[in-house]
Amino acid sequence: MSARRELHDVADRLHSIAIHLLRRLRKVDESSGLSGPRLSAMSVVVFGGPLTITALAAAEQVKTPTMTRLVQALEREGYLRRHSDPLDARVSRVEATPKGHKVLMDGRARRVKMLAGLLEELSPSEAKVVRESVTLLESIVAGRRTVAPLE
Amino acid sequence: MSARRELHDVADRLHSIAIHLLRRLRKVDESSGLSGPRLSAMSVVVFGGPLTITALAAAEQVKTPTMTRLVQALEREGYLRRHSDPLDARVSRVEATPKGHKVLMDGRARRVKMLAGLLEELSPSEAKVVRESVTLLESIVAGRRTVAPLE
DNA sequence: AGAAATACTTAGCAAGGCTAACCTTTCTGC
DNA sequence: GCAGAAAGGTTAGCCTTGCTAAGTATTTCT
Repeated sequence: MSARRELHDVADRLHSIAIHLLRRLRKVDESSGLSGPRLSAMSVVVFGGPLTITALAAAEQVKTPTMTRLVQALEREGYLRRHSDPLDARVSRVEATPKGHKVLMDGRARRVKMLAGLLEELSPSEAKVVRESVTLLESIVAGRRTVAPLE
Repeated sequence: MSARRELHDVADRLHSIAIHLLRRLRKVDESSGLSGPRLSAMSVVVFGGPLTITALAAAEQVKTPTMTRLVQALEREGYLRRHSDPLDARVSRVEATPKGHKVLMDGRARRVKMLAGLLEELSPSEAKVVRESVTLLESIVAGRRTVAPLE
């Protein structure tokens, strides 16, 4: 098999893995009581500190009206709260409440637990291979390298 | 770091990778002209042969009314067609048209190309590590290997 | 001071998820 | 062989989450 063809094959299978993985994760997320978009937004707020609606929308790759509504819902349910910026009355900063912090951590723990359960099926040497490749994948997927060809 | 802790760490990062990967894939899918749910349903129809609405709904893990609507839209746009079963007048079998087949294959090629583009950044030895781990991940994530890849 | 830019909200639309309720058709048990 | 249950689909109607367009309030720039 040519190197070119081999790459294509790996990409194909990686694609399949990602899809199956995400399906499983979605199922786990359901038990948190928060929808995907809400959980995801909460995650940014919890780990990204207090931030504005606009910044949050950008981080989540949605438009501001969408984020306004998400934040309103999450605020209504007590997962986060807002306080206006004393220096700029236009912006409102969003921050997680203890309840919001907890729901996110619990959900995250569930997801990680599920994945860890799957990884437990590997032998120590296999686990080592996966660990190494995770580092590599991390760098190319999350990294700021040039985005896809896609013409 | 304990083996237990290490496992947790890898799971956590794998989770993050899956999310980032999904986001990128969604972007690529947009250019096919079909939304995620429609593309996904098309994939099942193309690879799973003619099948009923109920079976399709089950494969896609949605309820039948949802699938009815998706199929109606896809039929309206010429990506698939239905013909009633001569043996059971209740069911209607769904099948991809050539146009539907093509749009799916093109979309699939785009996704794989995007992933392959990312993987190209790896050195040959790194690629080898990833390739090996893909095989491992595949076996633990996909579980039953009966269903077609790429749903 | 007045114009432009920024931060956010409101209003209204579409897609895609759901449940409940409804046909039709098929199967089952008597 | 027929009444009623079960199964396959559809329709109706609700909710969430995306979007754009348009509006308000505040800040910044000239």
